[in-house]
Amino acid sequence: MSDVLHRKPAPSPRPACASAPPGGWRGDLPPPAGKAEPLVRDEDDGGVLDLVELFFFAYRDFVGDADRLLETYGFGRAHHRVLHFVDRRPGLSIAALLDILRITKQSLNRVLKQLLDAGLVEARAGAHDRRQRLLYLTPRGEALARELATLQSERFRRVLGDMPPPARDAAADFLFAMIDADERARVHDHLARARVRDGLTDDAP
Amino acid sequence: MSDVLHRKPAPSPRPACASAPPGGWRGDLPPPAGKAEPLVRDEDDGGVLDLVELFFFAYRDFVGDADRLLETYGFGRAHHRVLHFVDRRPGLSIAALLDILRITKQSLNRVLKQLLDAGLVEARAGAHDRRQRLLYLTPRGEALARELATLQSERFRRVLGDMPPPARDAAADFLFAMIDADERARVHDHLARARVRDGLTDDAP
DNA sequence: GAAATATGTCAATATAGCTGACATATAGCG
DNA sequence: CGCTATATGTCAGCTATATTGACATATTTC
Repeated sequence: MSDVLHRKPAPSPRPACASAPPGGWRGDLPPPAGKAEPLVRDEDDGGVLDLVELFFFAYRDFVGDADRLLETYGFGRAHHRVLHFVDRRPGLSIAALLDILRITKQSLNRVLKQLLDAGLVEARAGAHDRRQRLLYLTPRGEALARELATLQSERFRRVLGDMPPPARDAAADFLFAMIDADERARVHDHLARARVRDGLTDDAP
Repeated sequence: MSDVLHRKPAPSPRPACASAPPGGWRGDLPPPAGKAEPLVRDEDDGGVLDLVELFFFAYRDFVGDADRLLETYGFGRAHHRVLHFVDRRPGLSIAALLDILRITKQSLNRVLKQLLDAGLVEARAGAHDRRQRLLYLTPRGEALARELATLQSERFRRVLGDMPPPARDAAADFLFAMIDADERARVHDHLARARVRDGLTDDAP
């Protein structure tokens, strides 16, 4: 079994605990009700539930880095997402962004207006279709987007030990498989469009 | 490189797109400003940024399942988290739960009160320390918690092909490593306490 | 008995999302 | 050309989740 799940708390049986009284998270457990004994309650859900929780904690910390930085700018997660995706795909249309974020245009507009006002994002009318407002980051927007991206990229780099291709692939495959089956094609498409910008095409390596 | 990232859109180059006009997410790209040429803008951030986005999409869909079910009960994510952690560690104290969730007691109380009123959660005074209110799920609470857990467990099972130990371990190790270093001991401790309930101890396999 | 702890509660505020309704500009088509 | 569809913006109001700060109560601990 995995080290994560079975290694005893190691040298320091009691983790250094910042805000709580000695003892990590507080104890509990003594079964109270008139219940028989729910040991081994549900088949083998236990092991998989660990993964469920690890995913929860991992994501919380993953976005936490960026959250802290954004706070200093007076922005939130919603702003981050816009910055991120416009950075990844400059010239993104409003509709495309809404498709990615899966929020309503009203929700997007509040956030987007703040970013436009702050001079981090620019909107230009589309060349072919002048109804469209295509989004681009300003230099200042790019700076912030890159700072945020660096924070999150570094976490991945640390975890996958500077990313030997096999490790990177395994993580990518795992995360990709966690996406809804009927969403994967769209995500794939999105990544392809983003990759083009970085000069990493299938055809031209 | 990973299939996820490099395989061409396969048989159907254009994914079936539900709510958007033909073409998956809309196109964009033609660089507009007087910028020189930002091709290959930042070192090799591209590949890692894919992971960042995959994590975002994966988590979104991961919680989406539960969100939809909760809606039918008139509850939200906050309720889910309480149900989940109380299910995992019956007899959890308020302070312990706050430590896990990292929210304020005021936030918790709104949600918790609704769950108590709905008869999904019960609070009993602690045996040793009667100031504590130890939390337990009622049978109905357990039923909902298990229904939610099943949804999310099944996604993991699907992804890791019914979990051969090595695959499960790899995923667990990856997710665990994504957690803040100074949080890992606490998470480890939490998992240990949760596992005890399932009768899966280090000493007694 | 005093101080610390565990918890609850009132009030105000912020963020991020939602629905519904309506306005405007442009594209595309017959 | 005019009609219709599309892309977007906007007003108004509502919800869920979180925050801070202040204060109340019960119980434990020293």
